[in-house]
Amino acid sequence: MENNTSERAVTLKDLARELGIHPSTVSRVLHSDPASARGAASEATAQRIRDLAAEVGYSPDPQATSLRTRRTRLLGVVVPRLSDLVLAIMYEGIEDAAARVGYSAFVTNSRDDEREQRRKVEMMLARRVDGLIIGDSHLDGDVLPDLRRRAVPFVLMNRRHPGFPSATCDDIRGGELVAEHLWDKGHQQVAVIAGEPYASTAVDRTSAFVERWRELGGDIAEDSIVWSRFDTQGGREAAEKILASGKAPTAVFAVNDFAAIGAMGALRAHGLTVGRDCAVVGYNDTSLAAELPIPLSSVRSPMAEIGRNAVRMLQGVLRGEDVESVRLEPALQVRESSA
Amino acid sequence: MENNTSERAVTLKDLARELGIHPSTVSRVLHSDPASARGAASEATAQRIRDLAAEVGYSPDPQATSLRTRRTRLLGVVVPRLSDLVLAIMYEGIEDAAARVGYSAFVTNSRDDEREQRRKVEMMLARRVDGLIIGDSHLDGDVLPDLRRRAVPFVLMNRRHPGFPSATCDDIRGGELVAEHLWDKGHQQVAVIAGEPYASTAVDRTSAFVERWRELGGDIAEDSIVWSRFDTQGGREAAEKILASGKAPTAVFAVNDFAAIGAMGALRAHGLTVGRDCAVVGYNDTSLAAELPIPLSSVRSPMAEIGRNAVRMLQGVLRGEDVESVRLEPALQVRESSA
DNA sequence: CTGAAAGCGCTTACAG
DNA sequence: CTGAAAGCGCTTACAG
Repeated sequence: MENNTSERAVTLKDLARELGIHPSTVSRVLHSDPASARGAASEATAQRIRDLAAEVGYSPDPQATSLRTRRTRLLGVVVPRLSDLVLAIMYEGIEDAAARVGYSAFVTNSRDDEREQRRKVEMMLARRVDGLIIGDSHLDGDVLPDLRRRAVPFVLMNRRHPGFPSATCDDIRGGELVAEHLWDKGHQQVAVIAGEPYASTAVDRTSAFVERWRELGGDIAEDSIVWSRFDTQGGREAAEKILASGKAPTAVFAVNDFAAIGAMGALRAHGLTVGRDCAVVGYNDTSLAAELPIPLSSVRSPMAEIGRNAVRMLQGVLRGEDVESVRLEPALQVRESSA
Repeated sequence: MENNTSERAVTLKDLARELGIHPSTVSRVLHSDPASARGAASEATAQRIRDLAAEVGYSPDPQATSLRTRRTRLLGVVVPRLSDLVLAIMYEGIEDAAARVGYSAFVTNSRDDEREQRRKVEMMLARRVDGLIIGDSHLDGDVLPDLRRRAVPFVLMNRRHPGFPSATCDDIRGGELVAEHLWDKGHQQVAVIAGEPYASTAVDRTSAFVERWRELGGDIAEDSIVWSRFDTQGGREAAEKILASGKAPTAVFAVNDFAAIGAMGALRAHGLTVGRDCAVVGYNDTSLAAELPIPLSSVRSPMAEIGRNAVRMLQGVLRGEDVESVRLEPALQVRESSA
């Protein structure tokens, strides 16, 4: 298993010379699919080849292989930021699923900036990835149509976009679950920390919440819906805005756990006790939620599974199939913050 | 700027044919360093080449280039997990710095598992990265000596290891800062949530805290030092253990912000108010710390800068230089949790 | 079952 | 200043 990366790596030619056979034979035995490898050499020869390869730690040069086969077995992944736990976990799912099918994942941050998105996509393409997983799509962006026009194989993840295949959580259902829960608890005055308006996650969760809330007979003013950044500071600022507007809500739905934590901070700063004076519900059920001083109710979304789905779908696209979007089911975890 | 990735990409040969010159001339003009590119062609020819390349969106095939030059301009990065915010931010620094010097970063999670670490390192090497940044080194591991023996270019990040160059925060100083702060505040009964004993970050912060505490005249029992996971749940469990031991501490130092948050939860569950009944100090000053309901005191470590330093150091190693470890200065941020 | 050859897209001495 | 050739390490029809 010794791999002498130190100096020149062992090549197919080295193996062939050592065994006194032709490199093409070595290649066939080592790298064909099992079916064609079967007839590629006598069992005796094949065994000698495999033994030597294992002994010297032969590892094929991926650059040479790619140059010849026109495929890199590289998946490009573009996310807003890996420092957003949600994307980091999705990426773990991707890495995992990709490895299982012999691909490597290659990830980059776009900071949700349009220019940076384009730049990073071009960078991935310049590296000749076989396909892309886009985790940062903007509802108002024009990157996607452009990619389709250029016939680049890709799927969306995390955020959806009409007309393109995506692996997401069913954010509509998620928003509804929260509306139903807060309605059942008897709340009347609710507010939403809505996230970024360019992200389908934010828009779907928010609009589904509002729609369901009104269906149930509830009332919610437009100025109780505050768009915000997804992070803690964004949640705090949004909550401050809500509290400053006069009528204090009895419940706040933040479309992201980190924004919810920021909201909890703002509420406390105003002398309100979360759970008693004001309910708070977050989204994603990140590992933090259950462990907070006041445990946070949150909508669980299967993040790693969403990443795995994206890989599966992209495989389909690479095989030329028509793939359908997959929306995974969310589930509400009720905890002290809204019990 | 149109990049027709859709079908066969434009090659050097295509450009040469179009211009009626030899591919080698095109190559020299487009890809040599400025110095040798100067004498590579007449200014007129060079300009025609550059114009056409820009017009058709020529982008050199990195696989072909790598095969020829024996360099991929790829940096492999191994981290315990990107879902640890600390590593995610360091990675942002890496990506940034790498792009600036024409490299791409390639990251993978090892989950702090020795077998997985080896597997991931081998995967990176099989992809022929030019060098490695190791963010998950274990004090008791044997991966590093093996890499050195094989002459693989690498540097450590986040965690140090005697005898290998690393880019870290000065965790010794960080631990001391916390000891001095809590001593100044008049605390007598302190406990440490120490993190994983295989990580230098945990060991350095903890031992420096304890040492400085004793220097100042303080007393701390061995069973007030509890090793733990770095995450919120680990912090909660460790705090429970500390509280169960009888003598309630008046201050807790957790070597990680997430562990600190878990500890805050446990304290609250025991009816203690953080900041009033028991001080808590974390480490890294992640963006969450200042925004928590009870803002958390924390030692700020320059995470992105650590990542950038790792890239800079690895560049040095790749140039064959002897590089020195870099320890960046931490700074304590005092907030309500220990004010 | 195995060999020989061509070629993927580059770069880089070597000529002239 | 420019061209022609060789070769990086593979794979894959084509023969036999």
